[in-house]
Amino acid sequence: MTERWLDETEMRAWVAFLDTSNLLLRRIDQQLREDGGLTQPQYELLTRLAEAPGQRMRMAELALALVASRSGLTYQVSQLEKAGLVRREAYTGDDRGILAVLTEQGEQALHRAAPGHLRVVRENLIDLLDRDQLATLADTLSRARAHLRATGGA
Amino acid sequence: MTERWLDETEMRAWVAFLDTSNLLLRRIDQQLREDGGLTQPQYELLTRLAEAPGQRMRMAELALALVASRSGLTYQVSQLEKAGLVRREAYTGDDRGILAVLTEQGEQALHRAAPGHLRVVRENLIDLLDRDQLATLADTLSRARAHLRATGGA
DNA sequence: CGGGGGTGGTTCGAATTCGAACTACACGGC
DNA sequence: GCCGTGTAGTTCGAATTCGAACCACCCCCG
Repeated sequence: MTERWLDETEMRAWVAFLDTSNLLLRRIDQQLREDGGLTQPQYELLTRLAEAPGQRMRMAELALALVASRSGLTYQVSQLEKAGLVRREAYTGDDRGILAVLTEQGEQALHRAAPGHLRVVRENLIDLLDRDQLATLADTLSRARAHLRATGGA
Repeated sequence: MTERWLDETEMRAWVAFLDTSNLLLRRIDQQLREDGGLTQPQYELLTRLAEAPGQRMRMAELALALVASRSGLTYQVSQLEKAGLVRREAYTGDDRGILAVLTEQGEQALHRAAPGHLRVVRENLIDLLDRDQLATLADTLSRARAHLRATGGA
């Protein structure tokens, strides 16, 4: 496999993936900024916290989930802390650990931004597909994610 | 549709898309940096030029294709020009126009970087899917892209 | 208990990106 | 021909991101 090019279908899939990813992330970011003063990375961060037990996560764990560097996460959490949407808390049991905690205000901000965000995701991706296509998309990309995660720290 | 949340499958598809996109772009960037001194955005830029007739494109057109801002493109083209991989050329017929042209060196850089890049794309996405899944992925994401492009300048 | 290697988080400087403002040129109507 | 509106590309300052260096702390092994 040391030199195989991509055939017609493979190329179409890959380029479509790349373009859609670029376009959709940009569109989401635009919408969030206009609509609630959040950026796409910030929205994703808040979402992960909201889904976590106790609405809190270790910094390192959060960085991993967001596919961001530790230093990048430090910056964003600081921004969100200034805005009052996130709070830092000591982690009991390891004095090095810091928990990022979603505040009441953060939850509200998420609640305000969610409908518009969802609308964009639906209009430009989800609602364009039927159930079979949706299931295939979920399966295939979950497999890709698993592979990427598994070979990440190798 | 003013408040519909995502069901199980929809959520799985969307989160997998987001994660895979983040992970894959990061992995590609790592590989390209180690392997040839290019970044992922630079590789994509050179690829678009290589595929264009005459290996050249108008700046505005290129920015649109890459889903980047015009100022961002100015920066990257300048970087690549310093490195000798791209050259700027006047556009005959509109004195405002500038063409970005792939140089011989740029073509060689692309040629050197391509095998490693392809390997990453295959290992983490393409080769994980069978022909049907691949075709579905291409179809669905092409449709999403078309929708995003169509509603872009609305 | 006392290092030594490893992990968690931050700080720092460099690179990249964006949008707004700006300059130069194009095009249509008067 | 000349002006007003619009487009192409660049410049500028601000925001975001990364990796490397750093400090504090954890855990294991002798």
